[in-house]
Amino acid sequence: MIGRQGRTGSNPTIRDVASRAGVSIATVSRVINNSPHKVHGATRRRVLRSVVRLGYHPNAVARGLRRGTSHSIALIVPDITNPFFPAIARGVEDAARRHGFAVVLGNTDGDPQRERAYLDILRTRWVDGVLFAGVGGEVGDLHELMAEGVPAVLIARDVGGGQIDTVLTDGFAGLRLGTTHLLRLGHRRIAFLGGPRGLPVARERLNGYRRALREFRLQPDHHMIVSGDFRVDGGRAAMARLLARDRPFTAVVAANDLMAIGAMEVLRAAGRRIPEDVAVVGFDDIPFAAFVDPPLTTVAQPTYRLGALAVERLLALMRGEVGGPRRIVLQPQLVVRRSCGGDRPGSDQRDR
Amino acid sequence: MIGRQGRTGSNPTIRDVASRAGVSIATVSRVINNSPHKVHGATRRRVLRSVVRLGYHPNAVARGLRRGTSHSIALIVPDITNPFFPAIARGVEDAARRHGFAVVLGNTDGDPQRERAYLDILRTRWVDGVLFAGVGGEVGDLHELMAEGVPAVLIARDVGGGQIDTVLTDGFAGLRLGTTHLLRLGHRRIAFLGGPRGLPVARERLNGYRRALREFRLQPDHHMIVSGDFRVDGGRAAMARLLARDRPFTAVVAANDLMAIGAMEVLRAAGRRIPEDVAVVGFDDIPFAAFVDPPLTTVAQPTYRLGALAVERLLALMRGEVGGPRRIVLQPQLVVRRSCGGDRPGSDQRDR
DNA sequence: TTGTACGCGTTATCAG
DNA sequence: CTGATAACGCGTACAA
Repeated sequence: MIGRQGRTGSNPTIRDVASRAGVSIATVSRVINNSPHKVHGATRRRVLRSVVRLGYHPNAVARGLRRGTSHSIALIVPDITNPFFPAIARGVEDAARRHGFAVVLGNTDGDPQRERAYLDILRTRWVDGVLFAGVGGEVGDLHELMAEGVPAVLIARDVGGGQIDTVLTDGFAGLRLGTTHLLRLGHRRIAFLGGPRGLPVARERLNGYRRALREFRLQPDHHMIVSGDFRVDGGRAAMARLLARDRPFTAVVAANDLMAIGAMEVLRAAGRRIPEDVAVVGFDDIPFAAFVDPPLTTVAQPTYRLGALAVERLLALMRGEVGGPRRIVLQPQLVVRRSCGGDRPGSDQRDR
Repeated sequence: MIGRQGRTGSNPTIRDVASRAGVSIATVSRVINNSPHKVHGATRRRVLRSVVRLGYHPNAVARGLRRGTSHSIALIVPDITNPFFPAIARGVEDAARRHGFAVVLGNTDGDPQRERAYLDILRTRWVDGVLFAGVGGEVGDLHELMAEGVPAVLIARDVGGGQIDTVLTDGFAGLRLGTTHLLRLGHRRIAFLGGPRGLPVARERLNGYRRALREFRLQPDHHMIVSGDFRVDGGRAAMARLLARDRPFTAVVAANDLMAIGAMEVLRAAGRRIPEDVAVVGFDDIPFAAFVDPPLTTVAQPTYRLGALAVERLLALMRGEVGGPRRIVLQPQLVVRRSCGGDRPGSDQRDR
């Protein structure tokens, strides 16, 4: 506890302020909270003076005990090291601070046990609400939390059911956008690197890809669709399998950036130049995608806003505003990184 | 406050547990804290039973008020979005959780005002200690904190004076290592992209570069030394200036990865191939460096350990162990990314 | 071995 | 308008 063990002595308390100002602690409390209760102007000034004199800061812990609110929220992510999450964390922290809330960070590695451990900590009243970013399929505990009336919001993760407030990016629109981009450039044989089969978000993205093709009167060819695990390794493996199938393609759209990066690696190793021979488009907004060479065209998620909006929604929930939208869907945006010559059409419409 | 506004009613308190077990709250307290105070086995079991029955979790806020410790620490970073910090944050969080501490995250953007605002929040007893990662030159507030007896540790930032506990990587050794690597490969004309002039860490790294040269009986040529700002843009600008000077060089060592990335961009734009024409070595361990193409050879900081060690030191400080080392210096390591042909000698010792 | 009662620093309620 | 005072939930001397 800051200042507690300082040899300067404990922080001044409301009592110190009161006695120094020659008033009761009740009056001091009213002043520092500018309560609606009327306080004489002169008295108020006297109080404020001794507040600054003593460098008084109300003790948040005591206040929390009394008011039943700690003015802090938790942000639970699988792994802050995963480049997708820092931007979310930043959005969350900025918004929270604007409202005077502190943010407690937790990493779960997607481990349900770790997740549960966190929930227990939170239950002991550390925080007023919880934000779960990219939490795994395990929603049992979440529902438990909801049942207890804990305000919670999911970020960038769809668990369906509509029971829990969620803020996410439209994955369907995103992949439709990316695929359409390639189609407009003239590509006709476009492969798809998808996420894990069962996952709702993966399914949704696949559907976006399919829709784009159909809008161009093309039949999705299931031989050109492989699934991975949303990670670089998965991208490598998926691309390797795709190449093994020996189906010609002039472009690839990946369900996320990390897979796109892995795929590009394998493509280059196989002697195919990017983007001259194969154009690649990813999904997600992870900052380092900008540094990848050749530049990766990406459908960017408004990651920062995702975090900020989640906080707004969470605060609304905490205020008891149950009326709001339970589901906020943001639109992604196509980002063609440094158009240094690349990404141009498969020169001509080769096949077809 | 979790559970407070739940319609399920408030969380059970120590009183509920006590009455259900037919004992006093003191006994319950002793059991759940397994205090040295003797408690009859049977009584203990009865208490524990009602604890699980009621799903009791001690209220951390009340406990904090009583004990004078919140069991949480703050991690203040300039910007969690900067890829250098997530790994630190992860190390911090893991270590903290192992000890039952929560981590409160804060971004300052290096703005002294924001920094000060945080300190005020912390002063209100949110946290038991503070970790400052990469904080700017402004140390005034820090000393103020120290004076108040707040446990604080600096991560990856040297403010000198030895007044504040610090955990950092040996930048001198790092750049000496990277430069020596190039020298061993046969390079003799090695340029240096440094950090901001005044900064202690920048100076230190420059000295490492110089030392390596001298150890090879080479005079550092100040025409080959340019300074930037530790960011990608700075790397671009610095490299542009270097090229303008028209001094031949076969290798570049950058004071950090971001600058190295910017430099490589400009080099390629200037038609120089990497690493065939110019070898590049960076300093820092930011994950995406691994994805840069061509692969960037790097002197890696043990970022995760930096965070973990800082927590250990902080906890020691909180326990009042003033005796420990005030300055922990970790050694960096040379990481030659995927040796895909590159990074080889300037073929022969061209000049000299 | 167990229980009673006080205080941690605030806020809120009720008298004055 | 101001001031006592009772909680908030817990840990711990002190008493039994």
